[in-house]
Amino acid sequence: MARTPRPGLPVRGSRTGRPIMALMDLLGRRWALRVIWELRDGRLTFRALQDACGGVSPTVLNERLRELRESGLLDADGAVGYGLTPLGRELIEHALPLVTWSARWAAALTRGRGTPRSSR
Amino acid sequence: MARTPRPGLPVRGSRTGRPIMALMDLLGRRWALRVIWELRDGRLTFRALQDACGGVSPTVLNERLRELRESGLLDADGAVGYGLTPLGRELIEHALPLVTWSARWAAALTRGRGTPRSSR
DNA sequence: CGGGAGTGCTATCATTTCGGTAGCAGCGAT
DNA sequence: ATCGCTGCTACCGAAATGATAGCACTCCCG
Repeated sequence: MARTPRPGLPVRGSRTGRPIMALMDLLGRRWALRVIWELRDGRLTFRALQDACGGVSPTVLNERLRELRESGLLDADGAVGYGLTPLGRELIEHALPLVTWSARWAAALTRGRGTPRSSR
Repeated sequence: MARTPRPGLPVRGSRTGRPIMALMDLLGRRWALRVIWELRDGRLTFRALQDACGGVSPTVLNERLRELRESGLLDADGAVGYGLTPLGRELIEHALPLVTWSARWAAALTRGRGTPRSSR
């Protein structure tokens, strides 16, 4: 089982320990960003979260939840399931520009069909 | 071999085709964000890029480069190697808040040792 | 008591992705 | 023609992920 990436320590693909590298490693793992995204409107139970993520396998979901909790982005409450911590909300705030931009990206890609710029 | 995620089409873990889902799938793959990040200061050759990413295997690097080119974020020039397209630069601009925030996250994590909030 | 339905979570195994090494083909300069 | 650089492919073992089944626990209702 993989270790939860932490700023200040080496992570997959980088030994510098720079926070952004740890963050990339953490959020780059499958379903990590998606889980956070699905919790943006409130708490969800394990199974509700699983459904929201299109039926992700419980193995991986549980592993991501553990990592994200260890990273201070999520918390768990036996009764109400999982939710974002204040830190997790901050992350979403700072990631929102990307959501907006993705629409521009989609438009550019759609318009750009037929002129696939140089590829050697 | 996996298909390059495109807005408007189903991607891994989501059939909605929403741009943000395609973007998450694309950038969530190993080394994708890192490759873009390493090109922030100018063009790099294949091997220079490989070194910058801490010796990523050429197999994966080549696959990421192909995906990112197909996504309009990177371009390739036989002489000067790989570089960001205007679209790729836009992505970096919109991702910069995350880089800044990652320092805050690191600080919060370091301070927070010893009070690991509820985990069931 | 005794289902039944909800909770979080584990076990198992196939599939996919990634990592690490070696090496090829092309090109320009020496 | 040999060197050094370029991008890139083949191969195979390791690691991550996907899919399914099912367990332990709690609460509630009869």
